[in-house]
Amino acid sequence: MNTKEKILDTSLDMFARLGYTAVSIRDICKQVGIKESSVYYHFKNKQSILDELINRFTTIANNMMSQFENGLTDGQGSFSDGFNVVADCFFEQYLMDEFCNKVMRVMLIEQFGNDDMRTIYKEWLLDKPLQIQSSVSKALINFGVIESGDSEYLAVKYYSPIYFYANKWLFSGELTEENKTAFRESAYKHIQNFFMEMGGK
Amino acid sequence: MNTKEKILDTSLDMFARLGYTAVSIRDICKQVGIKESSVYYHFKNKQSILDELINRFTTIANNMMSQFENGLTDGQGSFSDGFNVVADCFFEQYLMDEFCNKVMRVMLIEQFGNDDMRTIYKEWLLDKPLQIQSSVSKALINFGVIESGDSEYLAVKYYSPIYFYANKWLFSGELTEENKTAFRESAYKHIQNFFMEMGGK
Amino acid sequence: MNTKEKILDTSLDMFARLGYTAVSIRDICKQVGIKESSVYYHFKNKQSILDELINRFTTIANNMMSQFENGLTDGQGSFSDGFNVVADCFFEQYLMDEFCNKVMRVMLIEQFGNDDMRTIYKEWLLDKPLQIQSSVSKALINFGVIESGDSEYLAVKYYSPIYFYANKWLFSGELTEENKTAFRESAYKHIQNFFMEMGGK
Amino acid sequence: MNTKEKILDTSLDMFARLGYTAVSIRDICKQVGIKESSVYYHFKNKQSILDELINRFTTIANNMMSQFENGLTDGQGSFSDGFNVVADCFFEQYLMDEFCNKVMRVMLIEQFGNDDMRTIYKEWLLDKPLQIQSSVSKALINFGVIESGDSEYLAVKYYSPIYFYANKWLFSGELTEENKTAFRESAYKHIQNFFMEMGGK
DNA sequence: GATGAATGAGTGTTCATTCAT
DNA sequence: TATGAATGAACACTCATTCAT
Repeated sequence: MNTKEKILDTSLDMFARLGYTAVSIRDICKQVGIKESSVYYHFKNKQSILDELINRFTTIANNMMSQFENGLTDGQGSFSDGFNVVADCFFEQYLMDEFCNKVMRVMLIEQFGNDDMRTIYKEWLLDKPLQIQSSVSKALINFGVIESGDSEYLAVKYYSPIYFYANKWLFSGELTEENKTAFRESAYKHIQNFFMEMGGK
Repeated sequence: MNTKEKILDTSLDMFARLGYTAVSIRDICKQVGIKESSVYYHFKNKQSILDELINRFTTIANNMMSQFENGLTDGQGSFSDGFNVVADCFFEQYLMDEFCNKVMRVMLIEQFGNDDMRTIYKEWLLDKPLQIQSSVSKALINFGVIESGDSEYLAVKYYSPIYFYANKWLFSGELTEENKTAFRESAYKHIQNFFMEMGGK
Repeated sequence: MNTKEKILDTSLDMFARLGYTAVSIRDICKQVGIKESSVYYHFKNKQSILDELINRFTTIANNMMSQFENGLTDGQGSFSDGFNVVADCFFEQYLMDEFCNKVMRVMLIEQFGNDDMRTIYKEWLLDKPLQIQSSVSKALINFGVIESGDSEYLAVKYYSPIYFYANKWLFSGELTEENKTAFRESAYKHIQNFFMEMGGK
Repeated sequence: MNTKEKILDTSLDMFARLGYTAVSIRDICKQVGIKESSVYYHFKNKQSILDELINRFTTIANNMMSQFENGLTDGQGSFSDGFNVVADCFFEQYLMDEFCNKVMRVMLIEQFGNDDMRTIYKEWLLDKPLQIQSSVSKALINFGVIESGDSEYLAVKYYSPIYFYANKWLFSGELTEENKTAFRESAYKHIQNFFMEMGGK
């Protein structure tokens, strides 16, 4: 891993734990093993380290979204199809992906007092996830897997426990295997339950 | 309002928007209209401004808790009783109370990188609320208003949409009347729906 | 003891341990049990607390000097006369007097970086003591108790061990009874020895 | 001289005149001609400037001690040998060495209210010098140059005038050539006198 | 006599950044 | 590529002092 990557890697790691503003260039450099002035060869300033991380995140996240939508339309609309796509794309490749999880933690921390960050936080941690769940529900409704209804409230009923569990297990403390397992169990149980109640088979 | 109260008021306002660390004594003083050194007549240091705010919050929050529990045992266990107590104590006097809401925002922001703050954040924004909902559910189960079941999951099903709506409408952006109304509508609808589905009358 | 005396007393105590500059008005007031602004009713400013202490010291010290000279001329010039006067006036009432000792410690500490203090330090801790010893020697020479010689070097030979012992036992650490005893023993032994060597009877 | 050395040099100079605490980073920087923040490139904090000076001092002082002991054992135990070693090592290279003298002044000033400083002050300005004189006396006694006796009092008799002269000429006011000359004359005269009286040849 | 409230000047220190090498 | 050296702006905080009450 070259120096630029090391800086990005270390920065993300520290940002995700303490927040962007709480971590100084000094802190990062001490960890990476370079002098502070060296950072400015690779990056215009501190902000652009964060920008680079956010850019990489949005690329990955957009890929995930495409893959998700493809997965959804490719399936025959069965419950297990929808479930698998959500679990694989949204859970494994997004919420629990080491890189994505860290970037989202930064967003979570820095959304306050940083307007740009709040915008992308809302986009990627509130709106997009809800939209994902919404499109799953709609797909399943279209295919008659679940009964129709107030689709917005349906999405909330479906998503909010996941949001709750994610905050509890994936964005609080370390992202350990134990926490990931705890999240999977809770979330999977909820999803099954949800579809059972909704009349799914 | 005397200077000490002005400092507390202004500090809370700024802390709630930008976080404790991001707000400097300079910032506060500029807003209050005093010189920086004057702060140290009223407070030992920056931290003790926050401490005072937290203390006041815990007093209020504990009062709310007592009132809540009294309200719950006083009622006859009807749906509207439980609902009213939750709505009045937990929603109006706690989540949407101007002072409490601001203090909780500070906790929300400063939980990262501040161990003490994380502790009280967990207590007052995660554990206590869940415990409140849990005791409402239990009360209603005991009185036969709703059917029994996996009480933990029940509590999550009940609380997580509220948690989601609170994050969306009450702890993001300004606490405007519009946002409060939006929260009330969403939350009340959810509660009614929840009890309807659970078999409540 | 009224407030003014309490301030003087406490100030001297703290000045003698840590130095004038190192002790703040805050520190003194905390100890005395008054508010900082109250000091300025009794004293013009911080400096004038010290001035008052120095004034009282010089009065006492000058008294000691008069008493010393009287004692010297009243005696018949015997060794024990000279010894007793020195021991009583210079040792007991001056070097080991609680008040004087503390003021001299302040001088000792504050002589650096404070020209006025250095002047009175030199006067009262170097010149005057040496002059005292010098006049003792001269008196004893005049009365034939000891042999004449280079009176300046004689005074140094006589005084410097006392100066050394005083620094070691009376101006370093606390002025305990143990330290005072240790000083007396060393100093008395030296004086006896000195006069023995000088041919005294 | 590079900036770091300039800072050390200027700091020592000011510390020796006014004391460590009385000199601010601002003062030093104004003198050196740099901005305050620049100091923190070369030193972790204010204390570590002093630490560096103390470290250099102890190295030099320890060297002096070794050289002194070697000089003492190399000589044939004649008076002039002992005298020369003391004069050269202890007087010239230690008490009157510009650097060492300044550091000792800092110790002298800062011993009050700074426990660490008091420790090293005691070591290097009280214990070590007395120990040096003691070993000279012992060496000369062993070689029969002077008569034996109460070795502790002997050391005090020998050392205390030097201590007195040093305080008067070397650690009070500026360390000018005049003062150094005055010290040498007084001290040398004392030493010769002392050994004459002790029966030395 | 005493104090509540305020303040200007100063303290040591951190930070992101620049620039010549 | 990397760094040695420097800096302006900001930071929380302390201090002696003033003055109306």
